[in-house]
Amino acid sequence: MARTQGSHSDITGPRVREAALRLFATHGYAAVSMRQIAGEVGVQAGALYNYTPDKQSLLFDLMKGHMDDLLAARAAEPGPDDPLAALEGFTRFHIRFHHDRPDEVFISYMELRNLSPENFKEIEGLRRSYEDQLEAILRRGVAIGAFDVAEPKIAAMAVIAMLNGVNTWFREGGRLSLPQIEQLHWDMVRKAVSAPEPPNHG
Amino acid sequence: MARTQGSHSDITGPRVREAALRLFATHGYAAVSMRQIAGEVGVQAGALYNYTPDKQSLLFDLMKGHMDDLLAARAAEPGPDDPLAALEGFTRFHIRFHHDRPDEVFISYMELRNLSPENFKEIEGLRRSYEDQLEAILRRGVAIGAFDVAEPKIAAMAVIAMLNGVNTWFREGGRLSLPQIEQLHWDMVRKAVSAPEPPNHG
DNA sequence: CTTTGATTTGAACGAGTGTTCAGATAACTC
DNA sequence: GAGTTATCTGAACACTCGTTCAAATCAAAG
Repeated sequence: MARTQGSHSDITGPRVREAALRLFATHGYAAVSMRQIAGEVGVQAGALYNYTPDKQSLLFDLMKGHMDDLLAARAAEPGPDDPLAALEGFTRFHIRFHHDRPDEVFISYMELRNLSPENFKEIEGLRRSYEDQLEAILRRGVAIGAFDVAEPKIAAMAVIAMLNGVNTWFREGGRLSLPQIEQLHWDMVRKAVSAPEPPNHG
Repeated sequence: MARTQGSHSDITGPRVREAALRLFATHGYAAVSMRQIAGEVGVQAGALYNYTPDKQSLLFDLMKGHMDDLLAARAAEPGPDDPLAALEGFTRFHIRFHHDRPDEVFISYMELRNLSPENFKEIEGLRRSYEDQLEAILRRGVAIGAFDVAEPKIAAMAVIAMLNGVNTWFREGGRLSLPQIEQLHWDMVRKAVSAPEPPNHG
């Protein structure tokens, strides 16, 4: 058995995924050909099929990997008992994590319709379980009176939508830094879900 | 000059745009062929070129039409002096308008990268001018002390992102109606940008 | 050096791409 | 009816598509 160590596949495999990620994010899954990906890596199109059974799997693996990374990174975060602290942790984590991998985030949202039905179901399940974590935080906050949220599910979707927005327009090197953006968004999220301060009647 | 009234182009033209809109929204611009569009309309592919110079223009015209509709509908809305009332008007208008045309909204966001540079610049300009209207409302509110917003531009982007989120998950016939969604989002937007009630010190 | 087998090439497959255009069709005016 | 012309067909053009596979290549093992 030759070529078990130092095999080219250790190098080519990741490069195929990197090229596919970058090209899919830039031009879209349907607009990118296997020959383009191969050209980026420096091989012929046929060689790609040592690393993926087909183009669809290439897309799915990228999205699946991203969702797994997201859930693993989230699980590694501290989960404070206090709902307000937990919500702050979620908000800051979400902005930072997504900012660090714009291409993965982009294709995981934009290319959902190019997944086969089974693949779509799997990715949607992972996404749902992430959203559920935020919803659970909101429900705990409502239970102890820290939050004033009539519909925790809708509020969770609204908060995630707001935070996802950062990725669509924020670019490093502008007037505001990411920590500043993070703080501004945390201010808005906190206010949006918080119970009004009990008025001080002398 | 024959065929000036009752011409087929009065029928086929709109049908081409409708088919293109629906197919682009469902499968994506790059994944839809001119032959698919033609098949939907019931003509051969060549006939489409009586109604559009090329595929790119078909996409651009749909997006341009959508942005023009958006700005015209917005301009037709009342613009109250009171920033809080103006913000409520903007919020409710945005949710309703976008809910009524999910396909147009979807392609106007998803297919930006398939526009030629000049076309992209034009659409972006229109989008910017819409966002600027919200930012202006926020600035007026800050000026009179009705809002507590450190960065009106960032807050405007955050609010629009939150409201856009509705289109990605809301479906008629669920547990909550659109007016309820509208109300819940207005509650969150109002709280997110509002100055805290001045505490009542006896 | 020879053997081994992982890796890659390069050509081929059948199908589909956007676009053009001469010619057929059919709805209108006179 | 004849004449006009907007509209549409159907074929063609020159490519590109995802995928397959026999043959070539080449690094490591013996």
